[in-house]
Amino acid sequence: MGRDFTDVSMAVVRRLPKYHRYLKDLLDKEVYRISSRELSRLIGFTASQIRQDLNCFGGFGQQGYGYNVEELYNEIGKILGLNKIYSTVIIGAGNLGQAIANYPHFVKYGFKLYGLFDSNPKLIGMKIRDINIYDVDAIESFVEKNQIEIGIICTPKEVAQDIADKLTNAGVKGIWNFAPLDIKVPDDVIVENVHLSESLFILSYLLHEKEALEAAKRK
Amino acid sequence: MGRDFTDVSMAVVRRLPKYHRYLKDLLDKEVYRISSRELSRLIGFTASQIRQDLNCFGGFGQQGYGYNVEELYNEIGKILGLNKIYSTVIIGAGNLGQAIANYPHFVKYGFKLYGLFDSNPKLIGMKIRDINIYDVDAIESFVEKNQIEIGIICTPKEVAQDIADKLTNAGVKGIWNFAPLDIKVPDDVIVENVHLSESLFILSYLLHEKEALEAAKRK
DNA sequence: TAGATTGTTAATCGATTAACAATC
DNA sequence: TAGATTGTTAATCGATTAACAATC
Repeated sequence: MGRDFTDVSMAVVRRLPKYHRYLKDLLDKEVYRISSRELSRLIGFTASQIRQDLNCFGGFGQQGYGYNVEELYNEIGKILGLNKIYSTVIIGAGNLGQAIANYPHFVKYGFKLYGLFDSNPKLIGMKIRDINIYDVDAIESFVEKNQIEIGIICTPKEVAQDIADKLTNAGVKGIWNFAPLDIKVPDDVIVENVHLSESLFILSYLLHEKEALEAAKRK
Repeated sequence: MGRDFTDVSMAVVRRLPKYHRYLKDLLDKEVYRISSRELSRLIGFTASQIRQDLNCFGGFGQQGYGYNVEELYNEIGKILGLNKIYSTVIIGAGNLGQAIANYPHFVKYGFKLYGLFDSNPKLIGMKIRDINIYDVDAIESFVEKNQIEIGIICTPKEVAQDIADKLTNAGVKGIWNFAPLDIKVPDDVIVENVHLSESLFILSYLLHEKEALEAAKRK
């Protein structure tokens, strides 16, 4: 059980969550059947790409009919590993750490938060959604004892690599990193980055470019 | 002035912030000169790709020498529009909105925050870094009066499209969207999304896939 | 000058799109 | 059965990598 999709390209994988989201929206609207053509109109990928993408994981559709929305939603959820529960900790209990702890999607899709960690004495001992904020020095023993699988780094840049080292030493399998740097980890640990500033800079680039274009046109 | 880079592919553009970040690190370490080969080793792109990317915007290097780190850093900053000041507002003054308001990179690279907006009476009237939290009903007039260019959406999914409509009606040129949906805006407005759950789901996928692979190997 | 390294063209690789036979 | 739409192969497009002449 659990097929091996190692041959699927990351380009395809990065589109999966979007399919999952749109299928959920359709279900909420009580749409139970959809063709690649209709889905294409909603989601903005070509119908051809949608069929190619889905076929990487199996034949979920039916000729002449299309796709069963509920089935496809559930299958993609399984492929994404959302049927499992992952044990997590958040390091850095400031605004960002708290935002994630309270993020509805985070709670809803099987990510169980066991604790938050911070170095600020004012935060240590507090609770977020009934979950304790512990002293950051306790990370390693806590992760080992509770068999934490995912560490979420919401600390400043300066301490992020040190935290990553502690997390991987203690046995986490994956890191969700919000600090603006590329952390180094052993080969068997998976890192997924959210680089907020990169996203912001791209917005800045596009705005700046558009202005330049309009200025050029005005002449 | 301000050259036209419309022919540059988004694949290249999305790498620019990473160059910018690594060049900053080099400058901080007082490295003033670097070849594409050395940069390749640090950043993980091929040397060939680095030279191709940079040449989309001009010949910043010098044969036999490499690139001047400071010059290249400044040039990429300009290309990204970081030499300008953008006027911004944040809608949704919860943890996420506050996290962004306090994000060092945000403040440092020319994004000036004029106000936060929320519907929660407990938050309205408070201040974050000396910046007021206003009633969300005041958005449109505030954006018009202060000529706000960027709106940052940190609200729940349910109200995000409505907020986006108000922002674009009032004249913002770009939206940085953190709500987990694809908002619809007029053609001339630029949207950059940060879909946290998509990032998290990809981490989940990769962990799940790795487990399946290891389980298969054990047999 | 000799060595190093860019800028740039050409070759390769991978991802997207088009087309259509299979089939519900 | 006829119509619709998938699954899948083949064609196209774009992005990455390799190679090397230009030149500092």
